[in-house]
Amino acid sequence: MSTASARALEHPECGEIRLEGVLHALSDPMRLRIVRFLWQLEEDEEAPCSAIELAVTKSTTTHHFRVLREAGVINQAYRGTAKMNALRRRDLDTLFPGLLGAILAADALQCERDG
Amino acid sequence: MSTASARALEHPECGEIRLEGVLHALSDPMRLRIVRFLWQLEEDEEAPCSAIELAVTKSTTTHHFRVLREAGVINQAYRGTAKMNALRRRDLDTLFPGLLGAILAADALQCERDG
DNA sequence: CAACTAATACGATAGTCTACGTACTACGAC
DNA sequence: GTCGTAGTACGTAGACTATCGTATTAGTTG
Repeated sequence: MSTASARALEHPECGEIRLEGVLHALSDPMRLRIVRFLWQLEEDEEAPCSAIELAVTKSTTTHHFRVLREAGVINQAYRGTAKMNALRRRDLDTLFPGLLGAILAADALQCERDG
Repeated sequence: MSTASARALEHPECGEIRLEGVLHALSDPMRLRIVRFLWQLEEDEEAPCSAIELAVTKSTTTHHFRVLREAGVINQAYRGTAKMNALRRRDLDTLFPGLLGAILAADALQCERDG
């Protein structure tokens, strides 16, 4: 069997993405931070899990990335030894126009206030 | 002691409302439904808990309304034997401009798709 | 006061969530 | 093949969640 297919990752199709799931995925500070990081990258730009500093262990990090992927918020793919992550901007903006932007704008405002 | 003050309800001040908390409150289908209902009322219009049909017991309903109130999403006040609920539109729109609208627009789209 | 209604409080339960540590796998470089 | 790096799997502990049923409180109406 091919090594690539053995490491395939399950992603929800657009039709399977639920608003409640997206909101739940984004309702955790750590995951919101991950999304904030990915958001400020260029469209379609990817980052490995290790690019974001989170004050938790690797297994916890894996967990949060998985929650985001299963909610349909991010896309994950193996690239050699790394696992690259990217926001599913186009999918989300098609399903829920303006939603991600509004949430991240709100997040930016809150971060400012928190100083 | 006065009967009115004995039935006072705790609400977070604007400065205490957290984006994560709001998103979490809205990440439950039942609570999203409550907010959808309140959203289509006039500005500042109130509705009793019983105005919204939820397929759960009263105590569960109480729980969900409380989660919304504690997250800062709704305002609750006693009016005689009823407890009236209203969206905190102005507060939320000041804190997070456009957020509530974007989420409810997304919800409306999803409801349409679900048929 | 008694009866009725709207909603809360309490206590229980089953399930989920976050976090951890340890052991493991996949890949690339040597 | 061996080593290092990146990330997964698994099991677990502790906190929180959703739900229920029952008992209770506050207010209205008779």
